[in-house]
Amino acid sequence: MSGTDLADAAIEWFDANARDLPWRAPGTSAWAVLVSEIMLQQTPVARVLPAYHAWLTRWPKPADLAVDTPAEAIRMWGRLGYPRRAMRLHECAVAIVARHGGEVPADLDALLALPGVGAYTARAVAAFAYGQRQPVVDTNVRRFVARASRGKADAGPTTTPADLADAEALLPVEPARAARASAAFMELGAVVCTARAPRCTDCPVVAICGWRAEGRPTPTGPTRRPQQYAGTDRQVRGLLLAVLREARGPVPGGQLDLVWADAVQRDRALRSLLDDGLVSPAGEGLFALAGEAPLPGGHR
DNA sequence: GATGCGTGGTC
DNA sequence: TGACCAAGCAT
Repeated sequence: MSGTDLADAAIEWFDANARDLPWRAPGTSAWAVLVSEIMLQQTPVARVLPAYHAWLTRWPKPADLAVDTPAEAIRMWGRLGYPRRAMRLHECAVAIVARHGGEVPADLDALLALPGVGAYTARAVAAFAYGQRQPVVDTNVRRFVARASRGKADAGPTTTPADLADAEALLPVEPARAARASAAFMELGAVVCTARAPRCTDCPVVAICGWRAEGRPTPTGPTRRPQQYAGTDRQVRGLLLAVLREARGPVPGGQLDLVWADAVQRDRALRSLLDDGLVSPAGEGLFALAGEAPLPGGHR
């Protein structure tokens, strides 16, 4: 079996079964692709959709966001989670204006140099926005390739250079078709070759699937311990940021004190938000989202 | 390489 | 019902 057999079958299936997602529409700008990819990092599609539309309506181009405040970006992020991504996206907009004339760069290294853009996101933009032949490897592709191509039960916990090489080996030569293959692999991993209950009866590559041939072995190695949330600093950060997000301007520290009883943990969480640059001191014991413009006439 | 980083949905 | 999950990145 050759790698392109997998790609050909995946693309044929994708052409007939792909979800109609807005960032896949022909003519979608590279900026819109970048926004979608950042939002989709660890956040489900269903929750991204409304935020994606709202974000691009307000900031259709990087330059539109670059002249607005980080605070507005954090506020517009809403409850997508991991709000550092909002700040990084704002930093991206500033960098794109400063370094690339307001156009999202097509060069992989230039993309990788943008804040919050890593191996996955950079290649996703290069492939999906610019039609380049790049291995686009996220958790779905890793799982699909590990199973279908290598017959393994699952992919490893983190993306390795070997994962990129494995994925690239499956890509058709022609760049636009390679990009489509990557989208097809992602889609298959997301909706058919899922982590928990793979729907092999609906899979277009079942006949040539290594995992199927091996009898669908179950994962054996150690799994990553599921992340705790309740009672963690993360939860406290979320509560603090929610107050600042919903306020119009700077908030007295005393108001933040109400969200969590443990002062030690609360202070640690607030300090980490300050360290991350998500929150700024606003004088007189006030705190605000980063770059928040002071209210006209002061805070009283 | 292991951790920290949000939030809400699912079974 | 609470463990587990959902298109990663930075450190």
